[in-house]
Amino acid sequence: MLDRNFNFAEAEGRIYAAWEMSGAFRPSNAPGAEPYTIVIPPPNVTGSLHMGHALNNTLQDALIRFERMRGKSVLWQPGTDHAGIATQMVVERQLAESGANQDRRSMGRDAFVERVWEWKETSGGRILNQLKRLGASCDWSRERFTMDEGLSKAVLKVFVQLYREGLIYRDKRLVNWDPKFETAISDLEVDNREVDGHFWHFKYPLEHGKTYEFPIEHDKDGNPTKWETRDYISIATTRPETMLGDGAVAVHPGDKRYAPLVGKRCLLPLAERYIPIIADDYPDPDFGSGAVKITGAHDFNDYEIARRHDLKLYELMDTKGCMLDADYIPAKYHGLDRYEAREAVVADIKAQGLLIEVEDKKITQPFGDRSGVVIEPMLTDQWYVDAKTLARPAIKAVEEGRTTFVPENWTKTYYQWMRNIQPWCVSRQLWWGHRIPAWYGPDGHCFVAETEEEASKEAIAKYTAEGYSLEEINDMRRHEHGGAPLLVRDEDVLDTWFSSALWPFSTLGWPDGDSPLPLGGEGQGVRGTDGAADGAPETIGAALTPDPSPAGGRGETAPGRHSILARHYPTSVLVTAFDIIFFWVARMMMMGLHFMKDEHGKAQIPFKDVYIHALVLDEHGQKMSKSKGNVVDPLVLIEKYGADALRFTLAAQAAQGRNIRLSEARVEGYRNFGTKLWNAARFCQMNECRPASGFDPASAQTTLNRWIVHETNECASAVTRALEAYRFNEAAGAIYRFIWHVFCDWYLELAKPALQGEDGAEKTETRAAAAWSLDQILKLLHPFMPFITEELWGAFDRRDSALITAPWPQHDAALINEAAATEFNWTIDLISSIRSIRQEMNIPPKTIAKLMLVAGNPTAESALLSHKRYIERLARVEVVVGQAQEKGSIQIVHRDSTFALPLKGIIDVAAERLRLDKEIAKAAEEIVRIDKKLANKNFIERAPAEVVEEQKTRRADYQAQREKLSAALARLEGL
RNA sequence: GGGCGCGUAGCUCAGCGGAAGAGCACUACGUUCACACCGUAGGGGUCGCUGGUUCGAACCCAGCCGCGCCCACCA
Repeated sequence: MLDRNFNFAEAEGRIYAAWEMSGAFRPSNAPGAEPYTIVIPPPNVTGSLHMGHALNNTLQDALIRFERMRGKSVLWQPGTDHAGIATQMVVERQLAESGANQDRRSMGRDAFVERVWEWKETSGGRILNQLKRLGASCDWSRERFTMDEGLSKAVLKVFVQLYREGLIYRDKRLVNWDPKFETAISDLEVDNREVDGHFWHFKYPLEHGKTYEFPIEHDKDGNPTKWETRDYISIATTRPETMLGDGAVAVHPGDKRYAPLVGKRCLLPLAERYIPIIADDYPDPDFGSGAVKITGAHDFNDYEIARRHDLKLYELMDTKGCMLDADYIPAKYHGLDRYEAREAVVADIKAQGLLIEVEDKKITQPFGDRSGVVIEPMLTDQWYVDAKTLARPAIKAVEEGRTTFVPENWTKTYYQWMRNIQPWCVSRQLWWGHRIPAWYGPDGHCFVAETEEEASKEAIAKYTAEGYSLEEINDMRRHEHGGAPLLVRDEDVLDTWFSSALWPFSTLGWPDGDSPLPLGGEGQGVRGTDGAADGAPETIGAALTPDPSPAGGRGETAPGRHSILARHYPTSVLVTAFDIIFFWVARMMMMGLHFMKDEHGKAQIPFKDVYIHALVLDEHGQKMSKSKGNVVDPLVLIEKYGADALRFTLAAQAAQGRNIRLSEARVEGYRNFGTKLWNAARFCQMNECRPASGFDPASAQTTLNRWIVHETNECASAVTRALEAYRFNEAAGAIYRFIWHVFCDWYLELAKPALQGEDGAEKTETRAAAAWSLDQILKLLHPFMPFITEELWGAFDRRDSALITAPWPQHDAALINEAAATEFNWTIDLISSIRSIRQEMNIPPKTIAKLMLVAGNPTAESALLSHKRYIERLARVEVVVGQAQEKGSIQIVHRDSTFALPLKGIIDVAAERLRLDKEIAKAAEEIVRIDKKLANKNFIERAPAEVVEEQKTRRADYQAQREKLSAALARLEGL
């Protein structure tokens, strides 16, 4: 016998372990089973579960469980991301806190990286255990890490190939530099925020004391009316310290005010350099003074202008954002931090009388998304991916509908970004990550190869070809590098997202192939040991050569047909939040299409669908953040209400295109829902409703059972359709309503007479039908509430399989039974009407009233009689046939019949009269409304016939109702 | 400056061309043998505003008014 409540705290761990042990999380590879694949968005190894993860993984798990039950061979590929900056930060902070007086630099690169690995092994990946708490049914036997051996190999291969194809290159240009982490970052990692700032207006004196007339007043047509004589040009800046690196002052070529100055020079104060005044389209004559100082080495716009005009670039800062000891910078600023330099510059300009004014101004400033410090554009050598070229097929694949975004409007966002994509800076000046496979020779020549040996070979070949002898090459090693190797490896590592971009195929075994599939379908989770019988490495898709190797070459069939990679790539759907479309989705599209080919050599998309879900906000619609203190910890909710309740809450609110506001009250409500189901099951158990093998739902005998079979089948259909369309909220809503308001509120109540009555065919069938329906319920709810459903599934009977792998209830046409549905709805509505009127008329619940048919037809009478038990029990009445109408009756008009509850002395006749009047008025009102419609010629002519017909029927119904109500009123008056 | 989305019952939100819905909250009643984490019944909305399209608009279109978010180089 079940307890009164589900003890989720006890059950969740036990059930999860049983699932995992059973091998249910691994692909079944059953014969003929279609593969279904999701790769998890890999959480950072440093991560811990937040609400966004909880939602993301709840939805993935719902899909995975749904498809697994539908018999597909399901793979949910898990793993974690090494998260370059984040992880390096964590370990550096640990070092600082350890008090060992050690930092990354004093340790040295190898020791530090070793230390990070240690951290990863002991403390990393905690989030994966938290995902298990949520019930995520990933195939943990396949867990991967972006820096494990296989994935690192994929990274090397991709980098080298792209380099050889000219799609990765090294370039010196302006990048976003993070002075805190002392690394370059990509455009996407820059957060542009509006902050309070200042706008400083400076005078740059003209060379040789030259003067010009500058208009200071204008008439209404914009013609100057007053001039002043100036010996300077006015510029404005939000970053005064950068003036030390100015290479020019630019004005618009059409700006008449400055025309006499173009080609002349002005003095750059403090630096005491003369710089040209040039004409360029960039300055907006209407903004500020119309003249712009050009700091080519520290501003993206200025850089473009400097290049156009071949201006000298003055680099001002070191990697920490401190002023360099350069000879073009006055010595007094050397070594100052950029903000100290700013103050000094402003003070000095002011001292020279060159400060015109300081304006308060909102300015947009770039911040590093992880460091939070202001980003400095810096001129450095970095590695870039030619994203523009790679984006082309990625755009096309979406245009052709090979990959679909759900909801569809995200395609627009995707296009917008992809069509304006910039070169992707992939090098990072960090230590934790995939080190770039590039080596430099003594002459600075760059050799890119997967291994140092290969690079070395290339180097020797190159230098040999240039006429160096082997001895001389060895000399290069000995002398020019003091005995160091000939080649020096690039110090940089790759952007974390570089390896993430390969995730959908690198995790599945690319480039080496993967453990082959187990043969046959017996025994879930039995991993095959063989398959690539010849032991040749399997090369799926494109290798270095873009062409597919022609069949009949080395292998007879396309290589690797039976590998996980061949079966599970392209993946079925990617489930993620929109904030990661650019970082990740777009890049997976680019890399997947470039590297993965099918057996015909056609580029393969990484996933068929991209489901973009909402953000989880707090109950007031605020983004959750530590600083706001409004973070809701999913684990706390799981502890308190169980994983099922949290999952259901998230799924039920996951409507497309809207954010989720999470409130604890709602989680509590769905916990209650679980308890409701639990008690319904408990009731079934008490009444010995066990799954009966002999029960065929299609041939149930009693109307009640035929009705619940029909309704269950309809619910299965609704849940299935909703899940297929990623309408999680609809699926959750459908099963919720069915369980609570159909199965519990009506079916179980209606089944009580049979279940609690005498033994016999009806009781036997009802037990079986209830058990059958409950089984369907458990299955349909399983994707959302896996724990409680599995527990109940196991509580009933010996089962062939655990619920997690039980077959999904397919909609079955043989179970449709409209007649039973119609008949029962009649009864349910009658019961509802009686209840409603009883309450309205204040009939005490204990009163058992008589119920008789006053006016009706034989059908109504027979229905009344055949459903007598149900009506009597639920409406608390006694059905009486053939008794004369009594005085002081309440009358109920239901469909085409009128019933009466003779309650002389209990009811207030005046109140009853009032009630009937009100109902008559309501019917009359509806009739008027419909008449208006029907009187409209245009409606009759233009509306579809069935709509017109429907309105006529409605009118007739109201008409009949009104007549019956009037008759009832007359009877009331007459008696 | 572009782009996306949202304004429907007190709250959180479904619905998106043919009778205004759910959950929570609220009110009344209820010790009926599954469940008070419950049951029964009920109150509550000119679907942001203004126009337009349509026989018909919460739903489609346009314009406003509020509120979010994303992207963008005005020094």
